[in-house]
Formats: sequence, structure tokens, C-alpha cells
Amino acid sequence: MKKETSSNSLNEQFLFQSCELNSALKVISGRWKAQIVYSIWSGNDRFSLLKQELSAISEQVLSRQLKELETQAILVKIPIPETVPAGISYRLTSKGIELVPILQALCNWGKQYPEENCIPLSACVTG
Amino acid sequence: MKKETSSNSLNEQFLFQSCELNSALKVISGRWKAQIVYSIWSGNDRFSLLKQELSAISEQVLSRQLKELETQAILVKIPIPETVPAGISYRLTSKGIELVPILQALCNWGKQYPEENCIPLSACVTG
DNA sequence: CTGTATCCCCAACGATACTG
DNA sequence: CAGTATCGTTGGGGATACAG
Repeated sequence: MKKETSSNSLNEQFLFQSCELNSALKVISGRWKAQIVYSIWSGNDRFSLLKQELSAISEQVLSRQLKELETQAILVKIPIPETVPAGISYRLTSKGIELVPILQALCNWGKQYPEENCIPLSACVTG
Repeated sequence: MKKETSSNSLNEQFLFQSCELNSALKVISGRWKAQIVYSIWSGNDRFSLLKQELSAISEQVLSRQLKELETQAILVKIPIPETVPAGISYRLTSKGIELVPILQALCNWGKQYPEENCIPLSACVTG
């Protein structure tokens, strides 16, 4: 539950209203969102595939992030008919797809300035 | 022999990219960092100017963010000699400057999917 | 298989007062 | 002008158990 009157919350609203940059940033900030977008884009369109790829993520968090990304119109859930139990396929919207090149640009930027603690994703989780 | 098109190979590629993505994302995540980089780039090279532009930020937080960005080699502090009291000019490094086009891309992406009440900051005006 | 419900932790955010 | 010290608040991330 959020306190809408806290200065923290007010600041958040101010920033969101101030600049498109912030609304964009809000989409890809957080520990997992950008990776989820990237992962879906690269073919992991199922909950279990995402969980496998982002091996350190908990189901709770993955579910939460997916819901947020859906709300932000980055992805859509597509029920897979006649599967038991029910299956859901995740697909990026055009808005989500257009985000990918920017993430790639960020990747390339990161590659130009490598950090020492740069290790594969599964171990990339900081406690 | 590797199949470059196998999902395995794609995954491998993805994992490597994700890693770089994370280090990059770490730099611009946070509520203020991207905005600060942008603001310095657009000419607000003094503490007081930044504080003025990001009117809702507290000195404590601004100072903290600037220090982090300095540690991440995004900017450098340049003392202004023979000023009383002492003045500090902030300047982006090449690493920081190369980040700007990506932030602009994010900005433009945000503009394509406008939200209500989204007012650009002066620093966020892209040519 | 794809989620929710609960509860907890802590790092980031913030207000205020103070300093060279 | 450009910070630091101190301390309170917040909410995202997480562990675990449970559910349709």
C-alpha cells in the first residue's frame, strides 16, 4: 500500500510528469524488467522459460514484473488454447519491440566500459 | 561445431549481453541519475544549478548521486580556482557523454507513447 | 503451468540541521 | 557554495506456502 501523500511519492509523480525520459526510465528500471523484455524478445515466451533463464528470480517477483510490463503495454498475455493446464504465451507489443534497440545500445555502451564483476546472468544477482 | 542459430547459442549470446545490460542499467537506474547526467550535459554544471533544475531533490540526495556518478566515471568534479567560497564545476566524461544519445533515444521512445500530464524538462528537449 | 497471499528485509530516498 | 551528519520513511525485492 502506497502513501500517496508522502514526499517520496510526490517526488515520484513530479518526475514522471516532468519528462518522458522518466516515464521511459521507469519502464526499464528495476532489477529485472529490461532483462525480461530482452528475454521475451529472444524467444522465451513462456513463464517457465523466463523463470529458467532468470534463474535467480522468484515466481512472485517474475509474476509481479510481468503484470507491470503488461500494464505499461510493453507486453501482452496470450492464452494458449486447449492446453492442460492452461498455458500463457507472452509477446512484446510494438512499444516493447521498439524498446529493444535501446536496450542493445545500452548493452554496447556497457561493453565499452567493462566492469570487473561482469558475470553471466544467473550469477548476476546481487543479494 | 556450434550452430549459431540454435537457441542455445542465442541464449549464450543473450546471457553475455544481459550482463553488460545490467552494468549499464545500474548506472542510469535510480530516480535522479539520468536526469542529472542530462542536466549537466545541457549546461547545468554547478551544484546550485542542478539543485534548481531538479527542484524537488534534496541536497543530501543530490550530493550522494553526484558522488556515485563520479565513482562510476560518468562525471568529474573540477574545482574552480580563486572563487570564494570554493566552486565546483561538474563535467561529463566521454563515458558520460556517450550515454546521452541513449537517454535521448529513451526520451523519444517515451514521446511516442505519451502519458497524460507529461511535461518535458528543459534539459529533455531533443533537437 | 501460471500464478497469489503473506510476511519480512534493507537499500534507496528524504527532511533537517550543521560546516569549511 | 557545496557539501556532511543523523535519523526517519518507503517500497521494491524476496522466501515460502498455497491455489486455479
